Amino acid sequence: MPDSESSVKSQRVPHKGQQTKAAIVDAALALATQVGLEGLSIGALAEVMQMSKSGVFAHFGSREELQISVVREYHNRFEAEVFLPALSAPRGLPRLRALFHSWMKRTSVEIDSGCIYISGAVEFDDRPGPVRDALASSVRIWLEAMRRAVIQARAEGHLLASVVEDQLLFEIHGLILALHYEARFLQTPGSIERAIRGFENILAPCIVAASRVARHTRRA
Amino acid sequence: MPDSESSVKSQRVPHKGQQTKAAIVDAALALATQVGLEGLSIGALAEVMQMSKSGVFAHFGSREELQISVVREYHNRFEAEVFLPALSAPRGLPRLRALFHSWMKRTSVEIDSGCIYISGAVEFDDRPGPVRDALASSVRIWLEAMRRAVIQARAEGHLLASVVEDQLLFEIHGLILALHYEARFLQTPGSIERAIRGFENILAPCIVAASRVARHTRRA
DNA sequence: TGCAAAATAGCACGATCGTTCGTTTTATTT
DNA sequence: AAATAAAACGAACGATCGTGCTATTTTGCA
Repeated sequence: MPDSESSVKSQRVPHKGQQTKAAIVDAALALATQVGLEGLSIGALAEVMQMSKSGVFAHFGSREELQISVVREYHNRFEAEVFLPALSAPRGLPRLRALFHSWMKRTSVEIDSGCIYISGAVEFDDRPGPVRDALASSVRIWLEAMRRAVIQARAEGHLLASVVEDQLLFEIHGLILALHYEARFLQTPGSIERAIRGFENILAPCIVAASRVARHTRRA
Repeated sequence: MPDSESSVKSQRVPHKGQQTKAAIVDAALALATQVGLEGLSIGALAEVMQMSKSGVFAHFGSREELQISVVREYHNRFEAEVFLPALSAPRGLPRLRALFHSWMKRTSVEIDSGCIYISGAVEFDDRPGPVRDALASSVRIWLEAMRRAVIQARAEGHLLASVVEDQLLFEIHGLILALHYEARFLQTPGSIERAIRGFENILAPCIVAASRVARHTRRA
């Protein structure tokens, strides 16, 4: 007999409450990617779920807790859908490229809804509190993963030893943000191609034995 | 005698309504840079102005019109405080640099409040309507001005003839967005320096007779 | 100075917000 | 099947939202 923390069955199979809570968070995330974390309301969420407001509310205890749950859910999905798949690429430059392309997809192409790491940053950059903290910590974990990828690429000898990872990362992050801005808001055609091109432009002088062709150029 | 479009005095000296309207828009802009265009509420605005809600409301007729007025005001300030001062720099590369630095300041340093061209883009990328249109058109005008600066720099012979202005602009825009993100939201120290460095990195291979030093590098 | 017009205030409306509370329904366990 | 715990509901709360209306005050001009 296993030690007594309720029955085994009630441990494995989640109680109904947790199932519906997961479903609520699911819907909340979908909603938040459209109207933002600030625009997310319990009333609208209840309607989507075909539940009462108080029924939804009871799962979280506060709107803030709901928002944090959404951030956590997004974090998990980001890890599962952006980070992990790219790990199948070999260490170093190939993996860095895979990560970037995966990130790009998530930002613009894959889904028509926005990235809450980007929208949330704008909504909460002036608003301290637990939601901002959760958001920032998730983003930092992801950026840190990207940083490790750069360092690995350098260690593998794919990038010059002189490459400063923070500078490289900053510029890459900028490409993602520009892609999000121009593709989603301005709806500029060709944004994805420009982001890809920008990535290669940034990388070019960092690559060992890089060819010295001029970049930003019509034929190159 | 000047031609008859009401009295000269009533043309020159604005009636009190227009003065207070200007003051309201002023306060509204200050408020919007903190809570966003969506977060801007007439009630809060009235409190700041020490006026009644309806008194404030009457000047605009709708919240949407208020938001559009704020966008227009920001457009004017952006032109006066970011664009025009940079025109004193000589055409070509110096002016392009001046524009970028001016833009950077507006984005991160000068004011502790956010840029509504950035926050607005995130708030309205999924929300079609007049506010989004006003926002997008202002942004496009500014990006177009930057584009002209790049083209001029190329025409002056400061940049290689092969430079594609749209690609260059996309990457520069990314630097501004990354600066806004990392400085304001993540509060990463050294973001400004990285943006400046990024700008030079992007420019380096575009400059005529550019030195072939590796970039992203510890000593360069 | 008086009068018309413009500007502001006051009040109320329907809606929606997050939240609380007591009740009822549903799940789980004994 | 009865007993117990968990989950969902329904109604109401005070607040705030944008927006109409109607007075009242203030302003600018004759």
